[in-house]
Amino acid sequence: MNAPDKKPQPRWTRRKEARPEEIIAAALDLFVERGYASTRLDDVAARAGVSKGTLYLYFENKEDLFKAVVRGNVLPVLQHGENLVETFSGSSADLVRKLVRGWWELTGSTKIAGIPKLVIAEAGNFPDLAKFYYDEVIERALSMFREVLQRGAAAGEFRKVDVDHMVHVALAPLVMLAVWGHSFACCEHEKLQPEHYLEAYLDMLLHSLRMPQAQEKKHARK
Amino acid sequence: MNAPDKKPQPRWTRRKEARPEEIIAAALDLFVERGYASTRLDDVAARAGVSKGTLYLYFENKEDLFKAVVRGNVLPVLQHGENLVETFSGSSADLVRKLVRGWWELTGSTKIAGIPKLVIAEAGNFPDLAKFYYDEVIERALSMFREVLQRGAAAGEFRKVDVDHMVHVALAPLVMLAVWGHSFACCEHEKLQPEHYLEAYLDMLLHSLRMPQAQEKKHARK
Amino acid sequence: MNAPDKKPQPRWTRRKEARPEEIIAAALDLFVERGYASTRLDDVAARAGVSKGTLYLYFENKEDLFKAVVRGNVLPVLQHGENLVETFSGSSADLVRKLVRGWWELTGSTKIAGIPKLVIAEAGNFPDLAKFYYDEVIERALSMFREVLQRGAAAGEFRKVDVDHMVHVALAPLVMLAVWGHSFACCEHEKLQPEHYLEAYLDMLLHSLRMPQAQEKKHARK
Amino acid sequence: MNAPDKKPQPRWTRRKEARPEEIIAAALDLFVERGYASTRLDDVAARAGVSKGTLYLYFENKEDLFKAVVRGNVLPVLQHGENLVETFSGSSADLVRKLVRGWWELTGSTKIAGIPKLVIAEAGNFPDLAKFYYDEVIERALSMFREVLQRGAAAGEFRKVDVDHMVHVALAPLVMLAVWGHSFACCEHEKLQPEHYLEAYLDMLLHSLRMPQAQEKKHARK
DNA sequence: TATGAATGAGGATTCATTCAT
DNA sequence: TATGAATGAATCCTCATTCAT
Repeated sequence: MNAPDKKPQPRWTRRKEARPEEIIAAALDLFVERGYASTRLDDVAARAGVSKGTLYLYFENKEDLFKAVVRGNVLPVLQHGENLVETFSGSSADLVRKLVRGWWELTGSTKIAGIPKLVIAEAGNFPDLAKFYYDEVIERALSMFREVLQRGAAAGEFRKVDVDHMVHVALAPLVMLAVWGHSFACCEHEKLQPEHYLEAYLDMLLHSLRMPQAQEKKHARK
Repeated sequence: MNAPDKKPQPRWTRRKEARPEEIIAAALDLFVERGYASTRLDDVAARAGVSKGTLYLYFENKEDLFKAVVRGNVLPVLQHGENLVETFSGSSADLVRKLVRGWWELTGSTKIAGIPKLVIAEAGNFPDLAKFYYDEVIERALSMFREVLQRGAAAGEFRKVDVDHMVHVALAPLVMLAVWGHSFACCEHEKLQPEHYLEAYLDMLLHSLRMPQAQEKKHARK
Repeated sequence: MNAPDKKPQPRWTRRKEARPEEIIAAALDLFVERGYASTRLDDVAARAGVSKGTLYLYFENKEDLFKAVVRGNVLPVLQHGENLVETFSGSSADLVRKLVRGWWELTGSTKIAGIPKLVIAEAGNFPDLAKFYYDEVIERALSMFREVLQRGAAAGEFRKVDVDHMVHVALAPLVMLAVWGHSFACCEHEKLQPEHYLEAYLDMLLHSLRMPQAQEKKHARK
Repeated sequence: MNAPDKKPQPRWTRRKEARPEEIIAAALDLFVERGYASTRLDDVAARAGVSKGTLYLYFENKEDLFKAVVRGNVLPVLQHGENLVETFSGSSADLVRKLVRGWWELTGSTKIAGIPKLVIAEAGNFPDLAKFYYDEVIERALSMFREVLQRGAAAGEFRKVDVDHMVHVALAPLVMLAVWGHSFACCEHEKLQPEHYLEAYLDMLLHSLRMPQAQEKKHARK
């Protein structure tokens, strides 16, 4: 239908394949800012620079867009961590430190950190989204951490613990840090400093895991 | 169709004093189940066994009811913990254990545990509610834990840590447990067992805090 | 349940026959202040110092109360004027002056002056009230003025005019003065001064009615 | 029941520019008929042939629509009169006659005549609308008449009067005529005949204003 | 593909009215 | 007679969704 010979040489073609990403980016902003229910598609369209009708060319409905926002911003995060775990050759404590600080830089300090709050808030209304997030994010993050714990234990660096439950406990402060930034951060009299929080977290976690008598053995650095 | 000889039975019976509590209880159920935006006042009224108009005899509007639900279910919880901290005479590790298990019994395992998720989810929409929750709940809980850490450190039982940040870290797994039960719990293949989770948590926390060389002194007096 | 023998001799019995008047007085205030639709019976009851239910002991419903307010405050006004017309023995111009000034003192400057606006505003919604007001107030007022005009013409003091239409015209400025005070009065930069307005009105009216060549003949004063 | 083969016929046809006017026209009808509070937006929409939601594309809310009705129907009226005053070259009495009859034809006899009643009725509830009407309509109308009286006095045709108050008095019968048609007109046994009313009005007004000894000078130049 | 005017179901809120006490 | 808690119909307004262009 579009005349194939129209526009002889557009200097740049309107990147129509970029549209969904632009919409998702706009929607991420607004969902994170206002929550699912309070975000109007009018505003999403306006921020994406398209008309409201255009949203429906790419997404079935609001719910579908919401899910795309979550799915689209969540998966890239994990790969990085999983690669690190697989290839890291230093001590397990260093691996933990590197994972945590990497997460903070890549995700925790960005607006993507708003997604856990979103998913938590809407888990009841969108069970399949929660399921997706659980399977694709939480499970994988837990597995990754589980592996790290086992790696440390196998090397005699970490003590033996109830790994299955400990990974939940160990991840909780990270999730809470992300959630905090989008809930109570603005209520604080003295702002929580994420870097110090993470130091305290690593301090607690590694103290807790280290073999009672052991000093952290410096492995051969990578 | 309506049985004509049915007992006319009064359209309402007067129970003025009980009403607000009944309404708040019904609203707690529904807000926890569905979230703020998805809860219809019609349903709250129906579950409370009153008419829609009756809600407005006791609450200004939906927001006011929401706040009453939070306020009414949250404050009683803390007093118990604060009393315990003040009067406990055993070791600080035991105090931590007692606090954590007490919290679980009184709150974590009840539907009141749904409130943190609610408040987190709606913090952006109701900043003053978030402020209230921060000031009246979070601050007090942090202070309580701060005191416990200092008590343990003063007694030589706990090592010195960055208390201000550590309390945040230390509370996070408890909050997450409550949140978990109202978000991802239903997605799990194998259910998280709260009791084991709490054991792992206490294990981690106390391992982390205990002086490296110290044995836990039983019944150290303050 | 209330002890029936309580209050052996009330020093004064609660004047229950005064109730309807108190309610009507309260309702007049509020209807005049806010209009019919915006007046809540809650407020009427509160101002009358009774409960909402009590209103329904004396009045069928809101409409009935409204009508009682109008009827109860409107009839006493006319009798005074009609008596004056019947018994006045001075010049017709003086009679006009006396009627107009009397009206202003007894009605125009009181809150009863709010009633014409009320009736006008609600005439469409309460046709039978409008009918009542037309029959009992407007018709009688027109007749009264008609009689004055005829009296003046019969005495050679006023010129002959289309009396039936002229009375409408002649009364309009008085009605408007009453209406003005409850509509645009509060918008004015410089307040309309009713006394001057009435002087101008009488000036116009009497100039217009006086026989072209005639000086106002001073009749025998009463 | 719905003919299955009926032409699907578009749910709406696009007429963006016409819509606001159509809605305002429908709203004028209903507001004049029933008053502000008794007019349901459902009905306005139905009469305008649009859906309820469409109203909100063009007007913020009911109040905004109400104001648009008043503003949109009232301003054009005045311009005509002001032009006439500025350009008329006949006697001032003729100018008055022309103004009054022009007003009747253009406004008084149309449904726009319902607006004064509306504004009067709702002045208390919408003070800023009353202010607008006072500033944009009443003030201008008073100024216009003031100028006419001064024009006549300057030409020796009208006697000197308290102009500021007289203009209020002089306009009152016209306003009342408009109000009458939307309040008591339907209660009358014998209908008031506007043309005769206006004759009586002009008769009274001009008799009152004319210099006692003066004949009306035909075509006196200003 | 893209638009944006139009839709209408859905829900919060109000308040006249009722009636057991 | 008097109360006031309870009712529920009525209505404004929102916003996700549709579809002719």
